[in-house]
Amino acid sequence: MRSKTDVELSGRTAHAAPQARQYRAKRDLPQGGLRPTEDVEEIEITGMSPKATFECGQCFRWDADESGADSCSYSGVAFGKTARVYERDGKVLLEASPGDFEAVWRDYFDLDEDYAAIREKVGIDGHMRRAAEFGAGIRILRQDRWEALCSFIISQCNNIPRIKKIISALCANFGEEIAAGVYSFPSAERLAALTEPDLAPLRAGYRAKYIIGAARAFAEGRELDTAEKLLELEGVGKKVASCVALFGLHDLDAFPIDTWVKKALAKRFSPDFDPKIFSPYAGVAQQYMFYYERSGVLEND
DNA sequence: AACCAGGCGCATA
DNA sequence: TATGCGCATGGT
Repeated sequence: MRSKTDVELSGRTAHAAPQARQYRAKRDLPQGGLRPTEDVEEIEITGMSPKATFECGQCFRWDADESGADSCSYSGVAFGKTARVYERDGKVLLEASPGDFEAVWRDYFDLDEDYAAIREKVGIDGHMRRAAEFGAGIRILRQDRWEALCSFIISQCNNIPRIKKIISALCANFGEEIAAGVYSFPSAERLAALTEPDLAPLRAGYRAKYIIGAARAFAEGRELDTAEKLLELEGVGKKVASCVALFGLHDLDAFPIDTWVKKALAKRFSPDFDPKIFSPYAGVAQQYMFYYERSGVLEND
């Protein structure tokens, strides 16, 4: 079975194998900035599309950079670190502080998983093969458990631009400034010390109560390492719990059913279709379905 | 200007 | 088990 330990900054479960050499350090940029922390290293990563990975709805803290209309460059924050991922000369490059790759990003981007093999397994019919092909560059990010829980509580009955806006305000108000104008995701402990009115500036509506409640449960050390346990939190139902399982616990078999996936299931599969057919990668299949359905390339209705 | 968004909790049948 | 409603807010 899967490890229940948190993914945090260190030990990955060692299915590390052959394709572990998907990356290589390239260079350091010239220093001369004001701070030594402006040194960065560039690392090539393969089998990953920034657009697909950051826009398939699994995360809310990566944004396309302005520069050059379609430069396909994203900047984001995770585990208190910043990075930029972009394409150049047909390669995907990760730009981050030296040391952060091994400490954070290698694990975060799930670089040891063989997604080509997973796509093969979930391509059970024409539609799924097309969906998997369309989302081929998606990697399921190993996100922080608390961040995933809090983020998907906010996501309920909300649209993605506003979800990002609320989370951004949450970080700016209660996170730590880790770089100029860049904030970490606030810890559960920090939010646990707040009360509902403190969250008013976020404009999170009825979700504020759920955020505080979840923060307190998490900070108190309640066991929240399965979807079943997460379900006991107020404001966490099946959908949010399975999103947290998939993105925060890296349970690749969790299958969140939202409006888009519900639509896909109704329109493109037989009434008695059981997503368990995708096991143990139902969650990855779900992401392909979601990203494909939401993309707009499926004209028909 | 309605309609609805990666829902949930609760009431009712 | 299944459906319906209110909930806060604002994007499209």
